[in-house]
Amino acid sequence: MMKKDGVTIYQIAKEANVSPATVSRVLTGKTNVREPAKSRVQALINKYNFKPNVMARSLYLKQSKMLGIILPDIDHPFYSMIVKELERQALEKGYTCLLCNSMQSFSIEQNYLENLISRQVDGIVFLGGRINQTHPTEELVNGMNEALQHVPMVLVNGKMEGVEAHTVRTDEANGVRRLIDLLYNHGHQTIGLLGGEVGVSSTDEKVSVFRETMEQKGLTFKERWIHSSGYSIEAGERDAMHLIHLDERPTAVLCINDFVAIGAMKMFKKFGLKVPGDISVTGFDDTYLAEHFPPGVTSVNHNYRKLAKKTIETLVGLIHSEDQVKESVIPTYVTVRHSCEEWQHD
Amino acid sequence: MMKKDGVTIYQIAKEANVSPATVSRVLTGKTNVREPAKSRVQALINKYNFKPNVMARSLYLKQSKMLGIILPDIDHPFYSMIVKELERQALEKGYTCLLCNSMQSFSIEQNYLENLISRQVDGIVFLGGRINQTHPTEELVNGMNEALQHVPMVLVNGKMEGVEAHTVRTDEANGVRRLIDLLYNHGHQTIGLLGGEVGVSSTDEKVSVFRETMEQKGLTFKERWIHSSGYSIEAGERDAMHLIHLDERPTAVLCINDFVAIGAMKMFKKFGLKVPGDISVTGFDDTYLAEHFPPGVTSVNHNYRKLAKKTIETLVGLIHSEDQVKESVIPTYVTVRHSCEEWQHD
DNA sequence: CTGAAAGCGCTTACAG
DNA sequence: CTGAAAGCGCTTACAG
Repeated sequence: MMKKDGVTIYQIAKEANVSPATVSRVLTGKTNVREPAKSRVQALINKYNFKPNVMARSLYLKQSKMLGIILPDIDHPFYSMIVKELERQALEKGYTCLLCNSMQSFSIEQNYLENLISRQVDGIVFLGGRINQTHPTEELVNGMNEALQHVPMVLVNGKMEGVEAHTVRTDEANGVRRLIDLLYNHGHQTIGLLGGEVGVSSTDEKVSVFRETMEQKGLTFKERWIHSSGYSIEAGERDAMHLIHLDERPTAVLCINDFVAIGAMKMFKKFGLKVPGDISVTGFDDTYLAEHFPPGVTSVNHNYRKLAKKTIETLVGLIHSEDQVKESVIPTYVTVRHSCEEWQHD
Repeated sequence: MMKKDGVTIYQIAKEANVSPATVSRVLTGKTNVREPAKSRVQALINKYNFKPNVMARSLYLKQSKMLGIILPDIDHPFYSMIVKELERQALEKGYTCLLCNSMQSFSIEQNYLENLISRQVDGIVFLGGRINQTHPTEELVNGMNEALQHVPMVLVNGKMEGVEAHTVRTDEANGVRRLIDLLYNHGHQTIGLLGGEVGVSSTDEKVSVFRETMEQKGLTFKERWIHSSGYSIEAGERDAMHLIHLDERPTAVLCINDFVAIGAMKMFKKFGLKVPGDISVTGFDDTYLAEHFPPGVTSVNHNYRKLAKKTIETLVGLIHSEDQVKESVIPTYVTVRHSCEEWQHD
């Protein structure tokens, strides 16, 4: 079913009165081929619209020029933005990407991991899923280590205890600190943290940095002001609702991502709380939603292009057996919008 | 660089004291292998965590079990939603997907098309880009026809004059009619159409259905109420701005997609026009944004899962050389939200 | 049931 | 510069 026609280098060779090797040479362009023959071959290639079978080539060359990308959900703007940049960078270096949505399932994730290896991808970019488990199961760790025996891999914004993989991550901790700074400078003394999932490292890290920083600044916060029921807009609504029902509320909330921020803002509005008048809100990831959702959400940008560039560079370096730094950190920055403002003390 | 270890069927065979053919047989499971040998081989496979080289297998079998997906921009929720469903359906049938973002460039699109063929994908799903050009260049048409000689292809929500490809499309025309019905029943007599791009079939079709339907219903509309400057949120802002500056405005606008609707609503709001109080707005595609962007946007849903299912079924059917209907139409439906309401005549 | 052989479509040392 | 040969890692008729 691959090629209905099934033209090969051999047909071309025969018709051009040369050897298959010669056809191959004009195809790769690495060795010179003398003129009468060269044009004859080229003409036949055009005539048949011949496309060399890259699998056969890959088999011999032991490189497929394919990269696998494993992620939880392409629907999430955070991932679609990264994927686009990864693909762009990969293409520039001659690689084609296999996209694998694990749909939040560890078993699909594992299947994809093995599938990619069987398909001989030259390297894998791994995002989300198991590499963000604060306490991954042994099975998950083993699956990863087995994969690493077969293929170079770069983990993006994640890591695993007991797995010696290269990682590229954005400085989310600093993002959190900057956000708190910003709110602090706006006069906020009480801040909450909404969204995410306990046991997921990207949440756990943000929470612990949040605690530290609040303490350092001598700001008060209550455990009840930290509430994490997920990453979706609906989660933001739920977590905001929780806050609304407390006797004492913070004057500002950090949200784990832009979706949660949006959900929270919707719920605040529903209960008559103005954002930013009554409560300031920040997001995270700086997706296009942060820009466009009224009143515009202050958010932390991951420097997507830099992140993708470093990721692909590291992976391709590993593919070429070059030494690469074990962990690269990409700076983040805060994009300020209208969802937070000065807090007027009573 | 493919496998650092490079364990093959031959090593396993030697160590298990059987022929490579026998190893292959336990791998594929199609032929029975007698017991002492079978377990020995299986044990070795586990020991080495051996993964058969699918490229080699594909080379012999002449099927790669890979599908290519070509689309303009995965960042757009419309595409990411479709891709997710396509991938799900493909996976169910044992296919892995190669994702190709053309980034709105015809030349990248063409490169990908050829790349996918070289990589021996068993089939291609084509979305957006050239198949939505109302008047594609000859070059674009030829590129498509040449590709079709090599590989089965299904076009989603598009087609090309002079290209005999199978298509699956959603009933966008009916979506437009339903939207107009809805507004009409709400008492709107004057309706505009915002967003899109002249020369792109998905726009051109909507515009012409819009004209027809308005005429049929005896509704007035002015050419100046149709304004198309793109598909982005910014385009929605621009097109709304255009409307705002006219002396006479319609009481409702259809927007080409949810992004445009969002941009338009932002701009209306900025100029003190309430949605839906002063002007009703509808979107298209029913992405999650339509649900969550206040006040909630009435939009047309493409039945994404059905669309993806039919697409993959058709493509896989073609791969198996089965006859398939040339054009499948998936019904659309309107999801009603708060962005349109009764029009109060003065 | 199982092994030896051929073949999938390429590319590259190896000799000329 | 160019051809014959070997090999990439599999799978499946073909004989036993």
